[in-house]
Amino acid sequence: MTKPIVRFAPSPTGKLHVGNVRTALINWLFAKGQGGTFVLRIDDTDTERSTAEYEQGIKDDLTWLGLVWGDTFKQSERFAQYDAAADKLRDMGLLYACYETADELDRQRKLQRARGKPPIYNRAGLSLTDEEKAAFEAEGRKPHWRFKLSGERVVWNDLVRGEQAIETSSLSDPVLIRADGSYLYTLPSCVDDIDAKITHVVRGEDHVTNSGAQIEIFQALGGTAPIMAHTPLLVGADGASLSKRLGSLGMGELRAQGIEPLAICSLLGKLGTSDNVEIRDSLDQLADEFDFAKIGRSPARFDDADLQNLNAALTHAMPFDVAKDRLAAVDAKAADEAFWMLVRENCVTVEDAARFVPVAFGDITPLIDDEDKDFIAAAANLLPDGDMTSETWGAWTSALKAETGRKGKGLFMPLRKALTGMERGPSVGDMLVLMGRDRALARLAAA
RNA sequence: GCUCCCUUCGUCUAUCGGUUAGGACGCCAGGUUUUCAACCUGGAAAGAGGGGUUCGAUUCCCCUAGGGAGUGCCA
Repeated sequence: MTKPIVRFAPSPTGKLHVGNVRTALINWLFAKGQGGTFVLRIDDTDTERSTAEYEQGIKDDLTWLGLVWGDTFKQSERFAQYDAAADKLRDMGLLYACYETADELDRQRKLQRARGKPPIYNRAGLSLTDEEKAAFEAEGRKPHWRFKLSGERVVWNDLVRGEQAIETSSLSDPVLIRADGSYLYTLPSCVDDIDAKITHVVRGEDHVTNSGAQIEIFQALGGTAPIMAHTPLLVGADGASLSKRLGSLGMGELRAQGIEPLAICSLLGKLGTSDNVEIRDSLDQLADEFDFAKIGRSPARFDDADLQNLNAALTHAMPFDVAKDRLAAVDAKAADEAFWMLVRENCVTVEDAARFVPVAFGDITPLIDDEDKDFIAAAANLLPDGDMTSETWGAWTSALKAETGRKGKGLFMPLRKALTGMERGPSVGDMLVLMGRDRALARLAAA
């Protein structure tokens, strides 16, 4: 197999969300696994809605995720090529002018639908005489341009859907150029794919009918259509479309929550596949394991809770040198190896460690129930003198047990609550060493 | 409305006519840590419904139901 060249083609009209990222990731993993190239194409033909900020945001998100691209370009810099392709299609009689307004087309569709017929364009533009066209122009109408579909059955072997067939007779001829002269994405995408020698188009299954039309455009332009792969879309945890939750699932939000890129990639790279969804060591490992054959054909549910669990698993095993800078950013005192190794297994994110900083190095409000007051007072009296060491806890609690007769949870939970102000957290004995005798005594004295 | 795709534990899935229907995540329980978490072990948990075909259907066919997508001068 020759080295694949794939592309991820976002529009800079919004932020990257999990659905986008999954498509980007799958492209990236496939290219990486095959030693190919991942191209980032910015689909900014819509100059009205595209912004430099969104473009930069997309690049920042991809970089953060580790999805580095081998090449990148913008469609807005290639209008000359699109014009040439359009001319070629016009010369071939495959691109024809239409003069209906958007309202008129809308009415036609509603009428067809009302009669139980599929809303397909009637190709009126195809039979317009020069006089009729001139009359429209005289009215001040500008034409939009449609590609003439063959009416044949387009077939391809989809890498995830298998043999795929689209009856182009059941499709409207796609509009390639708007009345204002601007391009829709359909033609530029084909032109770019040909020029960039894209070997595989990998995208969501919402594009399958587009692919049917685009394959004919590829052929009309004298190229061969790339190999196609259409992945099922992601749906929300409730089984409904993911779109309504997109706002809260942007990469920016996830990043702000402290979610690790590898947690996101592990989930999105495995969800909907026959591999187990669990944390992988690296993107390279995900790439090694990637195979289109493992991707199922039904929509997979994206659940934020799964992401949290994966992130927790990653955090629990994270070495100090990996977490160090992030800890320092949260709190200078948190960037302490002994502290991190102690608290990490109680953290879902690195930033969670901040919760335990006051316990070890600052002030907390002890939790002491009324019925435990005498017990805590006794504990204060028995707290060994001198430095708190790894031996202290065992000696202290043994003495307390002998003195009070308490054991198990009844012995330890009141101490945990008094010393840390929490019912859950790292090993209290180890935390005792970090907090030191003075803090411990002060907290116990609150009884 | 019309077209296409899909339907196995709660979730992601394995099974390519004959299996005690397997695994993972989650959940529950036990163990361990003289405490929580983590960790280890164990457990509960599934073929949407109805017709066929067949000696035999989760597996093949049809219908119904449910879900997803498309049906744009969006991408």
